[in-house]
Amino acid sequence: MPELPEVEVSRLGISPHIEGKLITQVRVHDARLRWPVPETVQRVSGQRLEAVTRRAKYLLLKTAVGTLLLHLGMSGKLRVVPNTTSLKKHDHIEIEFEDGQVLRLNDPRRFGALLFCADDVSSHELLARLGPEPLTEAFTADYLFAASRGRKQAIKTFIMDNHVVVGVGNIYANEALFKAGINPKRQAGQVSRARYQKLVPLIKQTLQDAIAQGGTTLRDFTNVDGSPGYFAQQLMVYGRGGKRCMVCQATLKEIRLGQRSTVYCTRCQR
DNA sequence: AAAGACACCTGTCCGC
DNA sequence: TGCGGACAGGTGTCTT
Repeated sequence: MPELPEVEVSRLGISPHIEGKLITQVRVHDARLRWPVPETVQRVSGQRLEAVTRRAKYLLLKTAVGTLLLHLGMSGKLRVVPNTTSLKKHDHIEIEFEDGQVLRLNDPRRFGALLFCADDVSSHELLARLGPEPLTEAFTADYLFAASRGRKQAIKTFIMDNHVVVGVGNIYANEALFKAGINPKRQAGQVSRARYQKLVPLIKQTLQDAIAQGGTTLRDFTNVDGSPGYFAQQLMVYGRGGKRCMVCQATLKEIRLGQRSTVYCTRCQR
């Protein structure tokens, strides 16, 4: 479900309801996520939620005693509801606040995660080696060009590598490469500086547009308030294999790169 | 070190 | 209508 825009939309959706509030209880209904939810998550009970931030696709819920790391995996969804709302299938976690509102994590496929970190969260093993945030000034064409030198992997898998840059998932990698006119199979190390100068702003723009549209709704993604995201209407290639290119009318090609479905226009993308 | 395959799950959709 | 198989937004881990 979530790429960076969907995670950010989720963050923006939940934070006004829970930031600054006292956590009264953490209820673990089903600890079977990507890793078993540890007992240490209980340490935030009685703590004030100081901030809800994001690093890559991890949501960070900060308290004075430590930080919860929350990942949505492929199918995780967050909602804030009154504690009288009945539980649904695959509701794994509830974090209850002083005003009776509850943050619920629902995750059918269980690739999501909830962990607790008592120390500096940025040096947590899951976060320490991540690349820059795509929407910050640290992510530049010069950086990406330099990082790509000598790399033989396809540019699509390269920009989806979290050690290179975080938050570019399968949808937006397909979309950004289409807009930049770059063939996703092209070796990262043989893409010119000029083309990275085109690509990097398009990655940023694609992600920002998707956030502004409330994310991409495919299948079942909805935002925290239950509304869908509208970015799906703007997808140029993702999910459109075999259909016409919206620019040149050629038939879009669908292949697999790194076991991920990859759609591109053989005429527009070289 | 880098690149690729695999694993972890459930739900949905498609073809027969 | 049922059944098998393929596929789905991610990413840590293992194997080449």
